[in-house]
Amino acid sequence: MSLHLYNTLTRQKEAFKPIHEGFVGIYVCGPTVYSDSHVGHGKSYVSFDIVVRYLRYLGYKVLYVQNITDVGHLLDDGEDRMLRQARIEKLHPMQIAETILRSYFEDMDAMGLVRPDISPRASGHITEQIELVKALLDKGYAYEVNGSVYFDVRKYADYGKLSGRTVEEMLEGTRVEVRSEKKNPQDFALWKRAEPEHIMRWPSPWGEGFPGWHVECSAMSMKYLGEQFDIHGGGLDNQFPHHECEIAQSECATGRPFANYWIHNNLVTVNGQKMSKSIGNQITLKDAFKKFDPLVVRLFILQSHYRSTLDFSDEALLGAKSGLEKLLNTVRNLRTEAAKARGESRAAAAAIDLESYRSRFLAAMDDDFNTPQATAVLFDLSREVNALLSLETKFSAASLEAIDALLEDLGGRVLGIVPEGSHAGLRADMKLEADLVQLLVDLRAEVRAQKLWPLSDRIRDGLKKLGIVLEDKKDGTVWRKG
RNA sequence: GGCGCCGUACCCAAGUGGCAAGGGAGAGGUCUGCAAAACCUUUAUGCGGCGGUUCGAAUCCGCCCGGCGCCUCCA
Repeated sequence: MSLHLYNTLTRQKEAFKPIHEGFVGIYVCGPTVYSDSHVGHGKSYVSFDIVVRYLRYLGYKVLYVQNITDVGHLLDDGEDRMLRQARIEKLHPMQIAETILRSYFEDMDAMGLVRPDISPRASGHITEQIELVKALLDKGYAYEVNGSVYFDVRKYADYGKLSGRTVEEMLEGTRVEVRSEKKNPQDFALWKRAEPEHIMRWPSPWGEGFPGWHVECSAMSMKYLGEQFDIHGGGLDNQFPHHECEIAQSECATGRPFANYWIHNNLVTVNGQKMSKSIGNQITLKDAFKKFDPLVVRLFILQSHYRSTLDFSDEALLGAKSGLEKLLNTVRNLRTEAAKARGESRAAAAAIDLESYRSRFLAAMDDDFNTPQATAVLFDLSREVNALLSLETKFSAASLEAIDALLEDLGGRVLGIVPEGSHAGLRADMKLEADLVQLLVDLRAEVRAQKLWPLSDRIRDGLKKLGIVLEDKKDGTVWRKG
């Protein structure tokens, strides 16, 4: 089995074959930075984080580009999204962009996402976008009207190939078009004339203006990944019109295919309904993190497939929370036991068929990144490890470390939910905390030896309130943060 | 109206022709001073409904019911 992924362009799973052997160029539509990220962004970017991580795990050298939209994204009424937010907050649009960008990375970092290799900003690539528009005008795919430039969808026969529609079909469902500058209602803006009050404006061959939303992704993806590249990703809701327009612009400008594989993640719902601006049911990641650890949110997302919708509820998140604890408990106990084993000479090897777990895991991931099945494999392994650890047998350090290495490899490197084993970097204040807890644990051990249960329980209950969980095992008490 | 998706246990969620993964919750048990954790057993003869194809269907086909998405800002 090799990696197969579902390509929206062909509507089927295809074997993945990169343009250049050993190298993958991937572009993912990033956020428009005007307000804090919500859980939907979380699902989307966690999904592509997995794609990137897995490709790297398979040995590909991956160049991961994800744009930052800070201009050109217009609302219904034609006002720029960034400008409107700036007006509401009485700040410069670039202040908003900067603040939200930091907030975005903060949230993504918290969930353990690998950062994109390049995060190009639309406002920083105006020149490239103008060049693209010029090329389209030169080739006759676009036309200028009153300082604005539009793409003429009638000139591009393949328009609609991604989303599976035709221009004729679209005409039927079209609402009343307000702006009459366009030749056809489906034509979309490549460059817009800036009205006098428009702050974000740049000089161009057609006068002062700003780029259309779709142009940035074409210009920036091709700048960093080449005219034709491997994978383009984004949310299902951007399939049309955004990605359709990207394809039209790019392929017409260069005369060659744009992205080979299109990957779209499905959306997050709340009570069965899409989380969206207009419905007003969005849950920001920062709010979610107040209730649940970011890694819980991450596991929750991974426990459903990226092409399925995911219904967000506290009850479901609580399930993921317990699941993560179970998995991390196993890892913790395994490492504790391995550490003990290192000081002793133990002969018994923990007989677990690690290769079978690895191959089951890889088979799941190869099948269009089936993370629900992959995580199920980890839970199966977790159960077998727990069973072994509860036996009287003392296993050798080497065999325990081999299990830990696999868990770290699959659960850590690929899925990003198992922390690295080396806790070498304990901070000074954490060290103090650990020492204090250990002191209490030792005192309690003496109290327990004297069977002073009420006092013993007071210590345990008191620590519990402070978020420290004590577990009395056969050979001593262990503690962890709950 | 056009195009498309989904409906699997109490909750979340895999599975697209061959005995229904996994997580959570529940029940019983083992261990334990108690608790926690863990382990074992258990929880859908059943996959929205009705037909059809097939030796065999959650999986393929048809119809019906219910929910949702895109066509307009959205990840």
